[in-house]
Order: sequence, then C-alpha cells, then structure tokens
Amino acid sequence: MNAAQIERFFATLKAANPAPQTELEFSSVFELLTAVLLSAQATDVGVNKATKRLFAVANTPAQILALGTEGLESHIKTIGLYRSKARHLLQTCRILIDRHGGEVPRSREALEALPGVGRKTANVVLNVAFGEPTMAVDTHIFRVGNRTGLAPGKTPLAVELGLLKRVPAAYLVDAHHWLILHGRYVCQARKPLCSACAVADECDHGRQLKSAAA
DNA sequence: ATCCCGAGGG
DNA sequence: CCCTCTGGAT
Repeated sequence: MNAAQIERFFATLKAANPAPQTELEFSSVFELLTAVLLSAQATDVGVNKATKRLFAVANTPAQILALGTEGLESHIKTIGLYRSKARHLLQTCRILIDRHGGEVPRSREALEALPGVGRKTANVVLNVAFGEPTMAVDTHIFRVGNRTGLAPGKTPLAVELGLLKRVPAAYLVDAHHWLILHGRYVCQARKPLCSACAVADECDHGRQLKSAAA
C-alpha cells in the first residue's frame, strides 16, 4: 500500500466511524486494565459478561484481592485461560497496592512489569486510558496489517513498528480502534467480507481479488 | 516452541 | 468436528 492509499484507507474508516471506541465495558482505569488483562484470546463479548459479574462484587484492587483465587475464578470461569488470568490479576492487584498507591501506573515500563500485562495490554491501556498514540497489535490488527499490505510483518512487534511509521499522524490515536473494528466485522479471519468492504480498493488483497476476476 | 482454556460460530 | 477470539509467561 502506498502513502495515498493509506491516506484514503483511514479517511474512509474515519468517515464511517468518526469517534471509534473500545467495545470493552469499564468505568475506571482499573476496570479497563482488568478487562484488557482478561481479554487475551477471548472475545470482548465474553469478557464483558464476566466483568459485569465481577465488577458488581469487586472493582478495586483491594476488593479483588479479598475474593481470593477461588472467588475470583468463580466469576471469570466462562473465559478461556481463566486460571492463569486469575493468578496474574491477583498478583497485579497486590503490586498496584504495594507499589503504586492502588492506582494504575501511566508508564509502559511499570505497566509491563505487572503480571499478565505484556506489550499489547500496556499499549491498550496507554491508548484508551491515557490517550497515547500507541498501536496494540492483537490478532485482528496483525491480520489486517498483513492482509491489506498496510504493515506486513512476521511478528506483532514488526507490524506495530510498521504501523507507527506509516499511519499518518492525524489518524494515529484512533487507528488502533479502526483497525480492530475493521478486522472484527469486515476483514474477518475466515471469510473476509471483501465485496462489502469500503476500503477494498486501498487493499492489496482486495485489488488482487479484482484483478483475478477481470 | 509450548502451554493455558471456555464460548461461540461454521 | 475445527477455528477464532483485543496474549503472556515459561
């Protein structure tokens, strides 16, 4: 994809959705961190069901610690990887209280030091909670970056760096959400909806389909 | 490279 | 049945 195509790609997504947001439900930075930590290899629909139950009972580090392992697991058992997520979340709550005054830290370094929080989760928190122009490369963005030719790469980090370099500055903060929503609802893993795609002309894969049909 | 791991869709 | 879902730790 060349620069003009990239510009049209994001201008089109922006026109359709001027203020994109995460579909995870939260009402505080700590709830956001918790939801994102739980979202690994899970759908946001599934995470929202679990956090609705969990936050009704506990939505602060101290309250979640008080649940204990069994109590916490009972609320998130419907999500995949729930045992490791429960363990990591409890460890993270302990660290938030002991080292960060019960608050979610704002630096990448401190975020990534939390158990269960890697580069992708830190990028989401930095973007959604603190408005930073980060690129959290999840399964959707990895696929869209490669399939469209927007930012090809063999690893999530390679795609992230490619996006940070190639996405025009004016689109950078919201690009994360446009790419996720595009991947979730249009540029799907199994059967991408290319015939209904608004940016097929700006996409390597979309143009390939056209030339094959012609 | 491998493990973790439930729900939903095809 | 198989694949996918806002990954991270070992």
